[in-house]
Amino acid sequence: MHTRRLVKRSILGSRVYAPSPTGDGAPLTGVVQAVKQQENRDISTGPRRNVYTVLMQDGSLKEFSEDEIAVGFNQTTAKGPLKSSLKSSCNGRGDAAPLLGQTMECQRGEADSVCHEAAEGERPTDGRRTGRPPEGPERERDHTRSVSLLEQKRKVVSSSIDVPHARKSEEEVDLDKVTAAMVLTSLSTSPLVRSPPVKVTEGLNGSWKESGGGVTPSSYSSSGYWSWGGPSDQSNPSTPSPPLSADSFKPFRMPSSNAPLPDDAIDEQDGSSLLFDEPIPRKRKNSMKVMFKCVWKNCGKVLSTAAGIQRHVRIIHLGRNFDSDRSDGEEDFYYAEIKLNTDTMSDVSPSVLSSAPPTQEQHRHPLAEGWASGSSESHSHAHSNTTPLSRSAPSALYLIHSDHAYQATAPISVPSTTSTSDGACGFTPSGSSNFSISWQSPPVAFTGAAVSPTHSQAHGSGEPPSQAMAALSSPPRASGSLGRKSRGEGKKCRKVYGMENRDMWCTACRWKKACQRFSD
DNA sequence: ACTGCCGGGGG
DNA sequence: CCCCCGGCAGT
Repeated sequence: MHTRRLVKRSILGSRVYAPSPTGDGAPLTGVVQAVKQQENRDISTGPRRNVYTVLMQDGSLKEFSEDEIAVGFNQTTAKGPLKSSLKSSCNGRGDAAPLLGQTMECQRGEADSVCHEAAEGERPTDGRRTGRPPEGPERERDHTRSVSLLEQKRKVVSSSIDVPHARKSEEEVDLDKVTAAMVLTSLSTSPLVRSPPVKVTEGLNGSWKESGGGVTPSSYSSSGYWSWGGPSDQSNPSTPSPPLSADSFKPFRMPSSNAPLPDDAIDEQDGSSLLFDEPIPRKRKNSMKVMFKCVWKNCGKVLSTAAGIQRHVRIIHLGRNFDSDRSDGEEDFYYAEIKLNTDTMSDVSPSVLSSAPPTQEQHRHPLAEGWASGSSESHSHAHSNTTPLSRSAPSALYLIHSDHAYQATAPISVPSTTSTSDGACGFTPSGSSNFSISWQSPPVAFTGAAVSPTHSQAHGSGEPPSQAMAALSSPPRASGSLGRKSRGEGKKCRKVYGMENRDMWCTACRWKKACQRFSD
């Protein structure tokens, strides 16, 4: 739902060029602080005129009409984010048009005049605006409020907007594309338009957010957005089995979405952030590397393109004809999109979301090496730290982002070694969410897809990932445990020495207290 | 059923 | 404090 993001981001905060007051021809740059709209109640008489309050370089505030200023663009950064965002929205299917159309629809009200430049002309009429009842009147007053107020207001409005599904004409779409691109570009360079301050100590975490995640303020938990979390997903009677077509399950993925676009598939993470004021500081798109990982059991293939992974799945796992271009969408079930934060990759403990055993390829993959270069911090972390706390800790560095809501995953750290005297490969899984990854020399904290192909194997099911994943993607378990520590996974004195050598136990163990010797 | 360990009790 | 154990909860 990029639409929502766009709604949130407006011209406010954008850098603009304004004519020099001294008339020497050198344009000044400034940042848009507010937009006023000249009253023009009769829609049919023409477009509205906007007046922008611009904070100039020298700190002064000036007002300019839309004719006087030009939106500034940052050529170097513009393409990256835009491109990636478009890519993820259309999921490689090249069906971006409708989305862009909507995009325009939504942002037009916020920043329409700025778009004129790109659109080369005035909009025919604003008749289409009628789809957004509450906004019009509201916007007509008090435009001089602070930016943050405007932002907040906008958020309220945007979350209730009923985004129309109607498609536009080809022409319009083209215009919209251009305009949307420009707006996105300008937005990407505007520092002031960050999400308003939120008190939450967000963690980012991938899982919940990221996938859905992330841990977002709980006040929204009743919105139904989280309803996907349960494996049951009662809201959707027709829970699809993997072979279902991709399109048919999308609505299921976003139960609360009022505009289930066919293409919103991938970025539900963003969707959540837009819908719910997700506090996580948004990372620049260009700092995120998107990879696609095959989640078929015993296959951890990672490819850099959706098309590639789709082909991989289709050919290798689904046994489809090699040259059959047709995709029935089934592949979608067997791969997940992974976002690697290349910014922090090097200095934070590495995380891996999907726990499939690595393939040769993964070993060789530069990114995989990045994960492997764990810090000592991740090392200590690796010691079966699976307390609820650690689950929600912001340790996820790389967000997995599945195409399917039910694949959304909670981060889980997986121990790769233990402190026992066992050999380097000595860790043996003692819990269902743990498994040995001894194949990799440096310890790695796994976060995300809790279900490994090996794991699903244990269930004796030939069916790859989906259902197991669904089971693990439930919201954080209720803290009804009254602070009870989650059960340690490591070896304890009892296990190590046995009942017969009880005198060798640490005192805590003898007293039935939390083990100190093998504490996790 | 097994196991980790919290809470609580006895000395 | 040391020591023990009932009982809960995760596996």
